[in-house]
Amino acid sequence: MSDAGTGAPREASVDVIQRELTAFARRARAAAARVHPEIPLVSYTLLAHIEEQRGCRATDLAAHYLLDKSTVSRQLAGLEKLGLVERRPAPEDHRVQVLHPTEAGLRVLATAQANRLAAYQERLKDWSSEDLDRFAGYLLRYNAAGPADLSGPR
Amino acid sequence: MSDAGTGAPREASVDVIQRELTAFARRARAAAARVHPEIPLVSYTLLAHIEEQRGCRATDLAAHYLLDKSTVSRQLAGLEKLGLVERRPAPEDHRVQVLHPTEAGLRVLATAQANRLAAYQERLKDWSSEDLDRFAGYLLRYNAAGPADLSGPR
DNA sequence: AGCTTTCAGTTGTATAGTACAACGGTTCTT
DNA sequence: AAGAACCGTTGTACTATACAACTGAAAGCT
Repeated sequence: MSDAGTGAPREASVDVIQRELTAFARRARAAAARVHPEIPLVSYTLLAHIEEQRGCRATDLAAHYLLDKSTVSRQLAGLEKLGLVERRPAPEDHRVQVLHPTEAGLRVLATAQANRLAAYQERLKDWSSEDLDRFAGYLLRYNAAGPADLSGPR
Repeated sequence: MSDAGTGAPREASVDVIQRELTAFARRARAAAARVHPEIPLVSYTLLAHIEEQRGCRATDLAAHYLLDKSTVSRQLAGLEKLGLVERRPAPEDHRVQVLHPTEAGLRVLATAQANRLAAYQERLKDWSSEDLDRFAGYLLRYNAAGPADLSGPR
């Protein structure tokens, strides 16, 4: 069964969590770049979100990922150039563009997702289903607490 | 007690883990930049490692964080310019420089660490000690699997 | 010893990702 | 209709990063 946990006091646990999440974050980019060199690859994340939402606006992406709208704008420009995303003017509001993955975008996304998942499957292959389930639960809970407040006191 | 976990099948858990870790990683940088704007701040991580190791070489840092040595070199140059790190030539081997935090470095580190920890404490304040402990354990286990292999098949 | 290989770190160059500020259109509110 | 609020783009700048070429130092082999 679960072998996670060491009976450490609260502060120590928080410290470990902080440290390990940070370590993960640092490595994530380099790793991501290796998984799918084909797609510029933060873009991948945006594309995934667009697909999930079945169409969304640039502003939504910015809000969701805490990115500046200029950043999103440029990422989208890249995705469009690659033919992975399509912008459709919204008839209702001429300011907005509704974003949709193209066919090619969906394909790329599916492949990348499969690769990613395979990599994670491999990495987690020795974990019990119970541990996986709990770990997933904790991560959800952690992230659900709201995007911004890793930031602490400004 | 723990409310993590949903009884989901393996694949779904892995998918959630993948997704949530990625979400975290994406947000981490922006958040980090807010926590301590004073220190260029990946540098912070390197500084922390130097301190922990009680002196180490640039190459060690590169290996540990999967960074190119040029990257580390520049980061260190920055830290040195800020007076946070000191390079001491190794008497045994004139190629290497042993890195040590300066007094100022230790101070900055302590402050930053305190801020970070406070931010995490706040974010995790509603978690039970047991959940914290287990979450920490899972993260350790995940990261311990080795730095490189999020990358999957090259 | 002398030559070659290997290792540590720096520097040149290029790229992604990002932010902030300024701007041009568009829509909403008085 | 005027002003405020909003959506997206573009100009500019900076951090983090990689790769490749290079210098200097140590180690290994004849």
